[in-house]
Amino acid sequence: MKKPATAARQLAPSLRAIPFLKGTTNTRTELLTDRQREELTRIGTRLRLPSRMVIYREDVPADWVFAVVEGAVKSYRDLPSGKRVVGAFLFPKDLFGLSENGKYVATAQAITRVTLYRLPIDALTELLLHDPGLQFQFLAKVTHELRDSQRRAILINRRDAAGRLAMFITLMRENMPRTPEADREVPLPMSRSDIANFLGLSLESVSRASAELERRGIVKFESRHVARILNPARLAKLSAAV
Amino acid sequence: MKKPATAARQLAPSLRAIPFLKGTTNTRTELLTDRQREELTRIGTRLRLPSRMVIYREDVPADWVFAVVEGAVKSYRDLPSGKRVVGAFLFPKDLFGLSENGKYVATAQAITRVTLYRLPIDALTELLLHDPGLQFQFLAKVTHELRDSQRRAILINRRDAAGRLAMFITLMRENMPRTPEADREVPLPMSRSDIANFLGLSLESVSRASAELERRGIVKFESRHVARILNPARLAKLSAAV
DNA sequence: CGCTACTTTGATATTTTTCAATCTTGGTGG
DNA sequence: CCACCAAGATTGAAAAATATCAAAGTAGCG
Repeated sequence: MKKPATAARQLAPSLRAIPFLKGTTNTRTELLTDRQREELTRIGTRLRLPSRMVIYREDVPADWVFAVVEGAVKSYRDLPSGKRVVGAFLFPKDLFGLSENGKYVATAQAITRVTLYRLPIDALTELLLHDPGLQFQFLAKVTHELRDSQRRAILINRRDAAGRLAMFITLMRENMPRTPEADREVPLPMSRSDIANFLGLSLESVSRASAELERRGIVKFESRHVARILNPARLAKLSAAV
Repeated sequence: MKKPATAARQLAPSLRAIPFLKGTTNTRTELLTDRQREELTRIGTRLRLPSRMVIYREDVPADWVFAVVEGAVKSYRDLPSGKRVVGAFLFPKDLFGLSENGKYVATAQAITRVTLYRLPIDALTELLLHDPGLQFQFLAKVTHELRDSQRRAILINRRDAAGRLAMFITLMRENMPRTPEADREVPLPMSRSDIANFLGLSLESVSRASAELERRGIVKFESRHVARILNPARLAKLSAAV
């Protein structure tokens, strides 16, 4: 079996997480081997979707699981009151679309233009049952997301808006592939409103928290979708779980 | 192979969750076959621990995964400020102790006297890699917990204390094995303080919310650890994600 | 270049937190 | 068996923070 070319490999689905077992680093690492990525490529379809496209809606039959290759996705639920709760933002190497009782539990929508891998749930199930090593990596990935979700619960427990936003920026920086030259630039592809719905704050509070972070010289919002970290130490201190 | 006696079966580890795939019911079901439960019994040790016993601490090497057989456990993190965030309450057929980088990410403590199954992580890994069907059920369980965790995020997003508490009671009722005769009695083995740390409220707010629920004739707290639902319809309405 | 969606800013109202004191309850020992 | 003790729970009043309502300001896109 030939090793896929670099270009092809970048377009194949992949998963990234902090593994269960002790490793040398504390960072997220690629979980899949080239072989496993090829297997997934075989059963899946690559899609390119424009910004704002709804990928699936809550409560519809869940026939596919998705892996993000490029771009950003949000997963949310609209409540009867009209409020929207953003449950997660998904970035490259994230998995989404896990179902409950055969139905999606949230709506997924593209924030930017995205490239996805769409995996039919039946074929994926089959594949996982025949490749325990691959399944183990899926287990690691879902476990990682569970911990992330619990971390977010801690985040939301804070009642100071500026602290929550600081924590959010820190989270986003960790999620993004870290490019050395842009180490202090954190892309925030989502809207302020999305951030508010994720943090459990009002849109206005997020705006005021942004102003406060700038006033204190911690972060500068270079544009709506790019935050530059001016003072990493103070950001870390403010982000630290209080 | 002989089928284990009923008594023995009740003491074996088991997992319960809402499966991925479409089923007839929307309720949690036993995921493991008797055969799989026997396999787990073989590698694990059953433990009985008294109330308040710390099962493991945050940041220590994670050598075991635990399954609750009987009783209740809380998982929490203590923050530098002295605040405590309860990440989850665990009940029979729940799994806990999944690690990150070989370390536990929270502290687990018995709320009541508990019976646990302690599974060595190495032997479990080995077993899962050799039994893809069993691993698939673990994947289902972790996925279920991920969804639960996200549901809780929605819960916490509400800012009305009474609504949060109502939602909490509803959650607890769903988690508990439903006994027909005590359908309206919801055991709350944890302290008010634990509930506050789970809901992201102050202890006092939980107390006031309890008083409000009683005043409105929705719930009666028969003792500190038992809530009786007087008006299920109004509880459901109040619990409904606003 | 102008429209539209998104964001910021201001003033008020609502809610929870905080601080403090009191009350209950379950367990212990005389 | 009762009284006492300590941990947990409740209640009250004041302070702090965010939500809400309203209006004005920006920026990106066609």
